[in-house]
Amino acid sequence: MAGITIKQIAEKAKVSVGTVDRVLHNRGEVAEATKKRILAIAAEGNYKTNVFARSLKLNTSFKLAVILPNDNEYWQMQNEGILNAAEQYSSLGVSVEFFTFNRHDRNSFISESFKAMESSPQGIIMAPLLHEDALTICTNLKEIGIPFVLVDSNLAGTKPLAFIGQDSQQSGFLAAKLLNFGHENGHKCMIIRDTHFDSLNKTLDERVDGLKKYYAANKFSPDLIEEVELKKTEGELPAKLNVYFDNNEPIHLFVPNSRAHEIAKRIDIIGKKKLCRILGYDLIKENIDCLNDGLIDFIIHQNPKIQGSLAVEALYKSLILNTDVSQHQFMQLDIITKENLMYGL
Amino acid sequence: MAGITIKQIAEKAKVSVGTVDRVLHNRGEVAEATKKRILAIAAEGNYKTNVFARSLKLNTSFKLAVILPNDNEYWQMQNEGILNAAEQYSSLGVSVEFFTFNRHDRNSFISESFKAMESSPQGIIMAPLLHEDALTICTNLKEIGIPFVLVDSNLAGTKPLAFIGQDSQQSGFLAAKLLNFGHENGHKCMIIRDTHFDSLNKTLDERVDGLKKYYAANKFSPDLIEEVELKKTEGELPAKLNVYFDNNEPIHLFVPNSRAHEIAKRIDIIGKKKLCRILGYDLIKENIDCLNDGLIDFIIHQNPKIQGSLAVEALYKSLILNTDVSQHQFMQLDIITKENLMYGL
DNA sequence: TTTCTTTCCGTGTTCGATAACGAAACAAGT
DNA sequence: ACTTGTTTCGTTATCGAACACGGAAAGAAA
Repeated sequence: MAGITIKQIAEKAKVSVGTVDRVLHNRGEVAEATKKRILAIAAEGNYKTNVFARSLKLNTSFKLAVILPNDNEYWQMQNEGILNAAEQYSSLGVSVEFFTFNRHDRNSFISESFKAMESSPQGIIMAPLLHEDALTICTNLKEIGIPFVLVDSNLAGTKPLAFIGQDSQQSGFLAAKLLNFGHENGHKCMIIRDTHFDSLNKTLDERVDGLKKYYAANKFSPDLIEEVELKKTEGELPAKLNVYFDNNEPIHLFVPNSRAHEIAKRIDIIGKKKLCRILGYDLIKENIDCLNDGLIDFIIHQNPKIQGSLAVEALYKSLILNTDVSQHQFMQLDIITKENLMYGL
Repeated sequence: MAGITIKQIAEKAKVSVGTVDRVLHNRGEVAEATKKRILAIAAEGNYKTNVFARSLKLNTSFKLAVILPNDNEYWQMQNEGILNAAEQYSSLGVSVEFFTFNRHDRNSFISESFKAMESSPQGIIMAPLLHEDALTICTNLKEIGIPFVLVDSNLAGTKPLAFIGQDSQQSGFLAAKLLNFGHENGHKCMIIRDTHFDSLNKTLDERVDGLKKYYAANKFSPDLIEEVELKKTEGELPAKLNVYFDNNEPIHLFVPNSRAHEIAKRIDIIGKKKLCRILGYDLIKENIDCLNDGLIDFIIHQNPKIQGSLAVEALYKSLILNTDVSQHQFMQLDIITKENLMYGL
């Protein structure tokens, strides 16, 4: 049942374990005839290398470098998810080092990436938010042979060990469905953006695209969709929005980043929540509070713990267990409401 | 960084590894003074037992017995999820054996359980659908010291290593929310049951309870809720339902088991889908098709792969890594619509 | 003092894989 | 015959933990 060991192979083939080992590792210095004999016996006995013995001997310690931003709770959760997963594997020799970059500063990303590479880790987990720079880093990684996993958004043209993230466009499509549930001919929808803060974030564009695609697919009038800029001024709402509220016209709000709570709270203050459905992203604390208070209707979420697990697991599988990993791992589009909130983490 | 080893502890404490080992395993025969000294050094050096060495020496092979039904696609997915997870750990010596029982036959459950126990596995995964019988089995398992994980539904009074499943009542609560989304004063809702087939299934009752609780919590009239029995006759709809349809009255349908597709298809045939929202459970193939065709609006789901992983992982952690596992692991209440269907598995 | 228990602790082997090191056998060149 | 090189293979120590076994030391009983 369990598979033959090297020593048993050696006995059967009447050679020493050294010879068997040389054959199994293609280290040469073995006569062709005995090599064949050994391989045959190994195959017949269903030889599998004993991970425990191997790892013990090699005294493996796997250092993973994590290159992520950490400038809001969303990314903090991602970081924690990875740390969490890594700790699970700590007894198997896995450790992580975080290289946190500022996503509004290319130099920061580049320098952190190089720091990560110089620490010569066995694997890298990276969020390629700055596409062009990430691209050069990734080709670099390919050359020096460090496997890397991309999280959150993918990078066409690179061949990561795995990509783990959401289908952003589909998430926007889903958002449109939820906002328009029960409205056969579509409903007025306002997209709230923050182009300054999110200037480089391709993911948000994809989400918005998805929403628009839903309207198109259902033959809703494109005029139903408007985009407005979130005012930075504390508590103030976009002017266009106030026009609707002043006329008591119902309207739905789509906030493609994690800051739906800001809008929701402002609307609550002026008592206009009844007029709108609000959908946002990411189950951060402020959004959770708003869900609980009924100020936000839906949050689309991806479980950062699972994402972290998958990322670490992908590297673990590849590095320690030496097995294949699937290259595209799309995270579930979690729909979170007040009612399933408590089990969403 | 990596923890101290036994040998290093021995050197520091000026004793032999044997003594250190006796201390760490509480095997006695060590003077109190040296014991304290050793423990102090171990703690200071952050000693962690090397899983590789430990497992190598103990030459552990972990056989897990799985006691589940397999009479529909839902359970099939559960079985697959567990098999899948077990295969992940196969290189660590984990193997599984399935003991499939017929959930309408107590003797089948009992005999399979005994077969499982007689195979003397290191751990057991069980769905305690037949509560009373499962209870006696579990107390039995406690006595002979085989750790067990319960999936799907819990069993009060037993102390499983872990329970992994959904909060059924909360899922009904969530269902009510989704069905009534946009209806401020609540909406007519029909609960479709199949008391013959589901006679023993406590989970379904809890789901229905949850739905009713939502109506109560929102001060909706309890008269809005009705229960009907699903006609076994092919294609026929419950009479009460037809009354509503004949009058073109809108009504929502709550199907607490995995057979929402049956109802949905019958309603589609008579062309009355526009009159109702339909919510069901479990992402089995027929339900997936109905979601895709717009015949079902929502499916509440739990990821069977994740559930399988968690179950196997709980045993793995406890048996191999020797770490603690959390006793209640509630699965997420996944809301599945046509739009996030593709990433729900 | 001798003998016998306890109490305490060290030694040595084992698990399976890995790889450095060196031994044996043989051919070829001087 | 003697050196040198090449190919092929065996020996052995090592990783860290687990545990059986035996032995030393200290005290108790004779």
